[in-house]
Amino acid sequence: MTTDPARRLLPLADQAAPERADAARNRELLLDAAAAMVADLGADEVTMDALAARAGVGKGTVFRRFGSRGGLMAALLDHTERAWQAAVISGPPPLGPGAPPLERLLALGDSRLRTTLQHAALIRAAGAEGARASGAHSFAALHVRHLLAQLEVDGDLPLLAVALLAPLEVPVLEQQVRLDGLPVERVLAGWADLVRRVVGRPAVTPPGGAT
Amino acid sequence: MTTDPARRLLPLADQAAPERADAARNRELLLDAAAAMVADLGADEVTMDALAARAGVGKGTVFRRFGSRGGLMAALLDHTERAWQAAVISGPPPLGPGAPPLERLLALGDSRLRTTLQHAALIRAAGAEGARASGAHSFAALHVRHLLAQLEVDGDLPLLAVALLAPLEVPVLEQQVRLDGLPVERVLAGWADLVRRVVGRPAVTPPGGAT
DNA sequence: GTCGGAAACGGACCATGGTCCGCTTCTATT
DNA sequence: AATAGAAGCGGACCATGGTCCGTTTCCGAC
Repeated sequence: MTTDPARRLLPLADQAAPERADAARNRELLLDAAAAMVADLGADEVTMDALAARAGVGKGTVFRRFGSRGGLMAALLDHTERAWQAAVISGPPPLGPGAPPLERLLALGDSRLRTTLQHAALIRAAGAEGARASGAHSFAALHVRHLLAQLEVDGDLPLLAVALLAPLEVPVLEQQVRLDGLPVERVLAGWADLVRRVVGRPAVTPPGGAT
Repeated sequence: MTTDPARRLLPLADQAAPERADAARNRELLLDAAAAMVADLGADEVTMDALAARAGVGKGTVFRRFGSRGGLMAALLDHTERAWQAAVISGPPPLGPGAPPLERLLALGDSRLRTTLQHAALIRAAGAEGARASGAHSFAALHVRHLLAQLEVDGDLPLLAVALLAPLEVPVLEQQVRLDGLPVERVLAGWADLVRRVVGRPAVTPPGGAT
């Protein structure tokens, strides 16, 4: 293939867009169908065969696109996750920038807890390919770490961030809320308490003058 | 042999022991075979068919005994878990009774972290039927809660206990140690730091070190 | 010992996730 | 427009977890 050098440079700048038209169309088809089926039946009831049939493609195509069932679920989660990240990065306070760090951190926990619980079935179905594999979890950890730094917490921040996020993972939350029947509010209050202990500000907000 | 009425009452008091001889034998057979196969091939490579064949029983028997693959793995974990519980309840300090609460708590974390990592594959394979379903997880939580009480920590102790245990769960640990390549010692130190913050007894932080 | 019923057994059978490979469709090039 | 080669497609095929049910085995009662 004798190719114009310019053509070869473009992809370097443009990067990672080589997807054929039919492939893109099928992805849309599959994603839409999958979302609909999840909404209808719940994530657990969605089989790859049924999805392929409903989207009008072959089963092989489904796996080609998403690699595995987990990958498909992760892809579905992707929308939600992006939205969440956007809310954290540039949404309104207190989740977004503008509020004091501790408030942001508490808002982050609240938001994370609720969305996690909301999409628990999907997240569980996504398994390893899910939040952890994608940037999802690491983004949250990074952000918590950032907030901890702003709060002038010292110690091993990456670990501390993960430790704060760990009780907000699906298995823990489902155990507490669905099995033990604890009210969400209580779990959330418990988490806020944990955060305050870690941050070292037992009570209310510090006197004005921070940052 | 004889029609002693007491025999009929016994099960009520004795409770939950009616297992036929062949059933018991097959359970042993299966458990042994499973342990051997896990040791040989790793938990992920053990299929229910192969296990049944190796134990010389029918596949149906395997499922009758253990309910599911996860149940089988949980059964294998059971030994380890019992041993751990025994060590906590009546083993030597600092894990067992005799040491001051904070030391016990730190020892518990250490021990838990290492055993969890050691049996990670099995635990993962056990899934929902695993630690969480059996008394395993709840025992640990209960004990942590107990230690926190001894330390006169106040707050929502059940939640705090779970929050402390959460970063020691398999997915978190595997991410940190296996994927991120953090040394176990560091993770452990991070956990100890977390504990001290929660307990409210700040570490003897070396001024030039992590501070 | 033998009998009756309950419990356990075993393996054929099913459902579903995942792979494979020959065929089709797209797209860059001329 | 024609073409060649890559990318994608589809569905038969495989592996494995899990179920079902007719048959066998155990055990307490006579």
